[in-house]
Amino acid sequence: MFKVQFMSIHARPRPISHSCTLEKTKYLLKVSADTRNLKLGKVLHGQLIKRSAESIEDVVIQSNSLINHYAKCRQMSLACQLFDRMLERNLVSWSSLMAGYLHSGLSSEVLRLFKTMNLDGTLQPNEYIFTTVISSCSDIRALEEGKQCHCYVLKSGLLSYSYVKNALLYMYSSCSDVQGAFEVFETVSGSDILSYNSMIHGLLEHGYLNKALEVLIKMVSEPVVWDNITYVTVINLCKHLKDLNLGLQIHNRIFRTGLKLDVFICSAIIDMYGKCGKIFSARNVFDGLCNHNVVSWTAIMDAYIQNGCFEEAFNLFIQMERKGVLPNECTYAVILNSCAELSSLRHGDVLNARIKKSGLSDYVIIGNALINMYSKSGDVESGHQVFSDMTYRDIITWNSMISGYSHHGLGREALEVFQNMLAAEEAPNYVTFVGVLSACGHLGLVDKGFYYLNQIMKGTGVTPGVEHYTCIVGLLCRAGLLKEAESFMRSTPVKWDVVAWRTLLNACHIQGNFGLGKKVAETILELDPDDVGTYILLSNMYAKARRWDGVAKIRKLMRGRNIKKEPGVSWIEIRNNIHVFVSEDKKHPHSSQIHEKVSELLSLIKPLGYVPRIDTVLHDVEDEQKEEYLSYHSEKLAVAYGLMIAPIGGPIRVIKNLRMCDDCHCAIKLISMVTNRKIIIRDANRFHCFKNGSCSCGEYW
DNA sequence: CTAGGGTTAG
Repeated sequence: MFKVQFMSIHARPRPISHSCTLEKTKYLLKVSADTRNLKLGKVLHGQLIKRSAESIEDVVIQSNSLINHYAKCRQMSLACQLFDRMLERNLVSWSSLMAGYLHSGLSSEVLRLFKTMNLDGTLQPNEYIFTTVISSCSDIRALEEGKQCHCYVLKSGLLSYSYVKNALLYMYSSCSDVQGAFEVFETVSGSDILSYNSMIHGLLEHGYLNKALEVLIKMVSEPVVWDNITYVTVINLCKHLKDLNLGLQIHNRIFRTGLKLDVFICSAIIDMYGKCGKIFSARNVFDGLCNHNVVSWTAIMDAYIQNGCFEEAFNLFIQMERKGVLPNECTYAVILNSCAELSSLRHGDVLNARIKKSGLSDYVIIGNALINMYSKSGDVESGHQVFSDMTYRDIITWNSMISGYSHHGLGREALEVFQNMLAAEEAPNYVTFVGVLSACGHLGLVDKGFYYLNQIMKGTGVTPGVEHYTCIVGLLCRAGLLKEAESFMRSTPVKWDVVAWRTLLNACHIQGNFGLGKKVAETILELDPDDVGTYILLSNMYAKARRWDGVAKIRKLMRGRNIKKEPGVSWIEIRNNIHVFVSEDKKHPHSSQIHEKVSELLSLIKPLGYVPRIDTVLHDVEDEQKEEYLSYHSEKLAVAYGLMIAPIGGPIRVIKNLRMCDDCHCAIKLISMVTNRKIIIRDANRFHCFKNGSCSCGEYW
């Protein structure tokens, strides 16, 4: 009440009555510091100058109060001036100034001050000084200096202060020294809730999920009271573990303890439910929160996107803007992801323009999201443009560019980016090598692939996993070395999955190795007796070998297990609309014209050598009808529609949910030639860029 | 008169 009265009466600088004692001034300076009220502090400062202090000690305390005030108000030059003019300083003078620098983002200045103070030698650092200095080390990731502080702390016996212990723990964890953090955590007695929060958060951040879970279990057995931050951290752990059960238990615990949900906790819960596939639970939490901020909006959008509801995410984006909440860099990254999933180049371009206008382009996550969006929308060149323009890059940037090029079959470009990455001294990781090895596959560079696997990967300390070995299988297959691929699989001690075996099976199909294919298919069906892809490939293989009895057998098997081929769906974005085509469906308003267009295109390419692959049609119908079924494949419909109404001359971009079939691949190659158009198709596996009668995949996919 | 931990992206 006193504060309010004072501020309303003395809003502008003027002498304060003598009844305002020194004690009161000191108290008010603390208030002005804590409320960041620069003006009030300046008034008090003026007051103090006019008054002579009783003792040297009083002068020091007054100056400290002022330094603290200016430091809290981020007026570091004023704070520093006062500090420099002091004839005598105590530990509070130093620590107030240091804390100011730390919070103003000038941590290196804190370390410099600490050195100066130690050189002087008259003052021994106390727990306050260490807490601030160690926090500064965390801030600028100065592990070496942090370790030195640790030694110093051990000598001075100040580790018993929880502030110091937790600062050290946090320092090790932010400097990625999880071992060091764990040592502090376990060897120093007395863990409070902050120790647990920092420890779990640190382990989580560096991917030690099981270790984090262990600490959580230990924390549950201790009589510590959880706070809001504990809940945020633990919910995050559930998200990373994808452990919905644990998440539900934590959510329950919040209800039981009657904790007030803040926007931090809600955002974390929304995110956790979203990543665990519980979109309705996520929505409930979102709706129950009254003070939404940009983070909670972004979390709910992402939850929808994670669950394939892209349109709802776009709607939420519009709603958020209507409420006057400005999107930030994460919001754009999330929405760009949605564009990437849909291959919505047009929406992505519009967003990019808005990002440029709002000045968010320099965020690494924005650049990364744009590279991803452009690559997945079939415009890897624009992705590379973004990449080139980026001032700061991280591991995700490099990986996105490498795998972007790789998916487009541009192996040479992918490897070039990888070389530049090494030259830029960015350490490659697990994901990097998946892109690199698949690039070798596209180029058919068998020796180079093995060189990367055996030499470069070992050199960088990345342990190869099944994804890398699968790339090697693909590489051998592509080079026609099926036997070698098979023996590689049988001799490499790794848990091969269906994806790996299907790579080999697909090669058997493409290269007509019926015997091996049958064997491989058996292996896959032992792993997963319902693998649709295998049945389809197997049936296609029988058809290719003209073994109609085999085709019939497979169909019977599929019927018996009630396995249905997922319908092929393709879509194309024209202007602002997305047009969806499902194989054999005639629901599109222009259905008959589109079918006419397909027939027209097919009759144009037949003289050029197109022969309908009726042998691959699974239906029990006459040949003529089989040909008709082929012409109703969703990608043919989408391409035809694109040629009918998309802007003349530009590329046609189509997205398909499954892999392209042989027949469509063959037909669209020739269509690209007769229409003189670039046709880019993103299928479940990769991109096919058709131009002048050939495809970027080099006839192998 | 001085000190610590959290949410949305890949």
